[in-house]
Amino acid sequence: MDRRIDDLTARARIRDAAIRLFGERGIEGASIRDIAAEAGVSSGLVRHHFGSKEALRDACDRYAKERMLEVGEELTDAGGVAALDPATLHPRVFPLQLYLVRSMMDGSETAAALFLGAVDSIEEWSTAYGIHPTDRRAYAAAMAAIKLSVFVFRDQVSKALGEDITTPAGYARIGQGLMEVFTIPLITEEQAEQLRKKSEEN
Amino acid sequence: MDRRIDDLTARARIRDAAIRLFGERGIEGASIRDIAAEAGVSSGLVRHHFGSKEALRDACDRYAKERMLEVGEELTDAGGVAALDPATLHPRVFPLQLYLVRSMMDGSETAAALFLGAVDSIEEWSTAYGIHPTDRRAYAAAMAAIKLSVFVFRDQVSKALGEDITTPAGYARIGQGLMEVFTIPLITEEQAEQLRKKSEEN
DNA sequence: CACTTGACTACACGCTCGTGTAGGAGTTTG
DNA sequence: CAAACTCCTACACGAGCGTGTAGTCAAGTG
Repeated sequence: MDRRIDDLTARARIRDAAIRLFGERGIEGASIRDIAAEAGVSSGLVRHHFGSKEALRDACDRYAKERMLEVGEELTDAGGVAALDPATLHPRVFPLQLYLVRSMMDGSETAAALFLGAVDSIEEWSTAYGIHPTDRRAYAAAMAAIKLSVFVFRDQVSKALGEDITTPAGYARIGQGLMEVFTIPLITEEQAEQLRKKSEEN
Repeated sequence: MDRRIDDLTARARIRDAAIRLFGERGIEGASIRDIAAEAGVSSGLVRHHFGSKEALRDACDRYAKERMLEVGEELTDAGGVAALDPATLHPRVFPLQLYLVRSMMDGSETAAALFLGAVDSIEEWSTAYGIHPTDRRAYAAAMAAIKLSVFVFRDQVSKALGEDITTPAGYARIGQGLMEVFTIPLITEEQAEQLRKKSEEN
């Protein structure tokens, strides 16, 4: 899109640096001065282009959302269950996911809307797929949270695996672990029913 | 333990206030002055009792870890799969979980050790339970991350459910949603095998 | 009584933050 | 040519932060 010969405009570089640093350190943890230094410009230019830190975050939110929805369309075009294959989730979406999760935890409306959208589509998908949970909404919400969990705990998961999950190989590995959580039934329907009844007693 | 007639010592009140505010707003988001105000003391007293913000966090880490391990023993004593029942996870551990997750994301060694311990015990448990994932370590790491995910996204999940999951009722609901993720096999073993092969091609 | 000790407060420090302002350099436009 | 506009930098301001210091007050101890 905006890609020039081999470099980006200063505005795009600031936005990319912001997404990277916000995603790594959190919104509070990354200062405008840090972002400016990362992008190789003065801190005043950040303000010139985006007005304020909050406005910069909004711009990052919109950009990340746009890109993620693009990828989402690519994946649904590629067809159904294959979307769960970690190898098809290109490493290029990792910084975006990381940023959106951080922004969401920081109270972003845009990111929260993305989460709700994900819950909605999981709900619809599970219906079409022929799954019948007791509480479909709760099921969908749990699934949505689960999909993001590895991004939040990437340091801990990487340490547990002895392998950096920000690399394609590591991400594929934890992605497969996630897949098997969805594949292997942990308890039988009868046991689940028992637990359900027991919790209703209280 | 330290419980007096109806109040706590100033030190305990500071520690409880820190766990609450750190958990709600994150470590950076809660200042020593905020914590002091929440505990009803001067900011100097926080320093007097704990020395520094980092030391205060360490004290909170150790305290929360201790309490969580206590609860963990209670649950394993109560027996196996019942530990997954949300109704047995008392609301009193919610603030502790919230705090530990925040502290973990902020790079706490103690909290990270708790995560690794969780992965280890899930790994052992899955072996004893007769589950055979392709990559047991990755499976266990994914499970550990999943268990914590609803704490991270509690605001988003609450919004999606239209129900506050910090309440026992709401927590039971999302807990059941999580349980059904573990119960309903999403894809067959054959499909999983196909995906596995496809990702190995790249 | 004099002295010490621990809980506690008030206040000031240096730092970093987001933000505001003034202005320079290069291009476009009348 | 000059005015205007955009991109960009340098620098200062006030606020909030963690931290340091000095001192008050009450309880215990010889």
